[in-house]
Amino acid sequence: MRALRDRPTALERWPSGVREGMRLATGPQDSKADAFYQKRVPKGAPDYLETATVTFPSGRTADEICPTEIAVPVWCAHMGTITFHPWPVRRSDDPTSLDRPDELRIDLDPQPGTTFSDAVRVAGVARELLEELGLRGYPKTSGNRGVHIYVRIEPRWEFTDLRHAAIGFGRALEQRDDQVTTAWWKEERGERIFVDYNQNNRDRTIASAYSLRPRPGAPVSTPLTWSGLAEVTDPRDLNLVTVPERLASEGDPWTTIDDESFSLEPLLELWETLPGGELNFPPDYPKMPGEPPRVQPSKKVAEHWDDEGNRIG
DNA sequence: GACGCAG
DNA sequence: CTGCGTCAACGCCTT
DNA sequence: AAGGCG
Repeated sequence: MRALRDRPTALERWPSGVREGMRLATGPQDSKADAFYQKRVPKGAPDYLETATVTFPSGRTADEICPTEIAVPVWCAHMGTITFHPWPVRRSDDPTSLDRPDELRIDLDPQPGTTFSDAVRVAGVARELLEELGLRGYPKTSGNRGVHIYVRIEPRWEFTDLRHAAIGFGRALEQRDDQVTTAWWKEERGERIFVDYNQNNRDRTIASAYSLRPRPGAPVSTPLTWSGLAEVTDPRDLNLVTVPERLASEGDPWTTIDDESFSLEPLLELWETLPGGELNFPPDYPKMPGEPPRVQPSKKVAEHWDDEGNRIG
């Protein structure tokens, strides 16, 4: 509930279990898959289940599950839910709350040739940078090889601002540590840790804290203290069995995440200051009515821009 | 996993 | 009542 | 319509 309460949440359902060779649907019409994302509330939902109507970048809407009590995720589990995907917003009396994120999510994704340990080291650098900016971040394992850092923010900014903040932070981190990349195109990333700032777009979610992942051994996206993170050698050791034991015996390191919330301004300042950020792809969306067509720096064109965003040739 | 429909 | 088919995500962009 | 990105 610490991760899901009042948050519009999509489900990742594996109703026939998780076994070798099973596949997650790549799209809504992928009939041969064994698992699928579910955004809209399914028929037959219990009456205690609350929902929130979220708006996608296209302007379409969907009624999503919005857990308010533990029975809701339990029911989802009965439906074969393995992983929960909450939005970075919380339903409240404020009618704008679904458009005002309360959570900045820093997604550190090890690229081929790098490891979880590399991500942990970069996470430490990210922590230092956050501290210098007056922000407190809470780390967790992704459940795979990555690390996620969450920053609780005041719900005063739009998704576009959230994304800009993430780009600003990513570029600052990239500038500070040459094992970090924010390159959108895979072939430009190198053997580095990819800061996936696009996870802060509207309609983009990350596997929640405490969620199982559909992988051998049932690894868990595990909340940790910073010192706890540094001691993890293999994130697969944090699993269905060990994590509940840890949380029971040592307590939950995320209990204080709601005690304070921060301004996005320091990060927006980075976005405005650091060059090249506005050239990153994809651009902000949704495209507003009347907005001129977008010019993507195509892969070919993109190679003509250097790290500072200056045109080459 | 659950629903709707044909049998 | 049983069996079977069907359904269960989103979207931006370029080629 | 398919491919690239998550």
